[in-house]
Amino acid sequence: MTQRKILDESLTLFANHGYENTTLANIAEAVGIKKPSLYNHFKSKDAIFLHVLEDVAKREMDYLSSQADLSADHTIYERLHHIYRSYLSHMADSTEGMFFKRVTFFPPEEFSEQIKEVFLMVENNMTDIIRPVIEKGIEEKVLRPLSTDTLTSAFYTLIDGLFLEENFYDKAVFEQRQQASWEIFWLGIKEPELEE
Amino acid sequence: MTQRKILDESLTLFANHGYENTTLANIAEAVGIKKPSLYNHFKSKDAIFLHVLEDVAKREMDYLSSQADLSADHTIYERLHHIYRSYLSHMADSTEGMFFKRVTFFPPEEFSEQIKEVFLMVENNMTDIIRPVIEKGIEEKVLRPLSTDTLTSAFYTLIDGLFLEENFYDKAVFEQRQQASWEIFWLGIKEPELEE
DNA sequence: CCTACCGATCGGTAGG
DNA sequence: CCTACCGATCGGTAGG
Repeated sequence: MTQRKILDESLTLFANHGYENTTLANIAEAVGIKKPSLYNHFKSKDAIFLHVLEDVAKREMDYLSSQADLSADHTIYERLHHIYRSYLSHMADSTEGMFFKRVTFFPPEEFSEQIKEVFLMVENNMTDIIRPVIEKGIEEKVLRPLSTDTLTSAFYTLIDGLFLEENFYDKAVFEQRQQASWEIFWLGIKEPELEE
Repeated sequence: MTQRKILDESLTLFANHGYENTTLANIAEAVGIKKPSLYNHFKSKDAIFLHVLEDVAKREMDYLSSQADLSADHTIYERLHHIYRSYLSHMADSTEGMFFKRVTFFPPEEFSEQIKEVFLMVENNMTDIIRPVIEKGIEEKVLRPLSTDTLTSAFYTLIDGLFLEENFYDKAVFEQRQQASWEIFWLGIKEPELEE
């Protein structure tokens, strides 16, 4: 179906070059049709973007949820670490992740409201996943008795920092930075008397 | 001097709207001249951008250095915290900070090399500032005996995370997140036996 | 799904 | 520093 292909190719182009640097001619060429034919499927460039955005939001949340379920019967450390790792590798390697990073960090101005909404939706989805893990960790005295808000906030800052850094460093440096950051984070949240 | 005004107005426009969304007509209007008159001062739009980039790099590094000197006779905690706070408030409030964030995160493709260079230069500058503080902290047994690389990496991830988040949250939420992240970071790096 | 075309706007130039 | 203008390209439309 051509409509599907338009959305897929647009996602790739928006992810790699941004909305403003992607022209309808670029999209048409990637799809293998002429520019005016795009208007048989979408009424404007804006409409294509908003469809892509909606698709990505849905897929991001499905992905996060599926990853959370995977580690349900492991230790607190393993569960948090798994969420952390899978989120990062997703953001680093997938086209959806690149698109999401690009539009959330510096959104095309005309869409900034919708994009903010999507960002907060994905974040709430993430909170629903990690909050029970953190609460269980405090209850079992694996984590320090800090407020859940403090712990989730610090977790977000951790992944947001790496989410950004993934753009600047080669794989080796990024991997090193990612391990170091996790190590300090874990030392900061775990109950200090705890043996590992 | 008109040249100075062109650079200042361009910085503001690039910071707020990005390179691709700023036209020479926008710049000329902000300066109060007509578009072709810009060519008496710069030979192209690219040249204006590169001059702005160079200016910002210089000012960023001067700013960081001046902040580091300020807290030389304080405790390790105070020194690290001061660097952390002043860097963040600078990034959040200044036009230079916004420009720096925009171009480093998703650089205009034709300048990605020069921008990466500038980013790494500023980062090296930051490393020169925090490394001696961290080394002294380990030596004095205020910080855990981890490798300096691990500690600086985690510090960067912390500030990069907040650097990104500053875009999404209102002042109050950001302030809360920033305090929570610092708290966990400090718990992660400080020598656990230490009384505060 | 195409060819042909639109008005607007882009960075940049000629010439004074 | 300006007016007048350039070729190229943008998103989008007419008409089949």
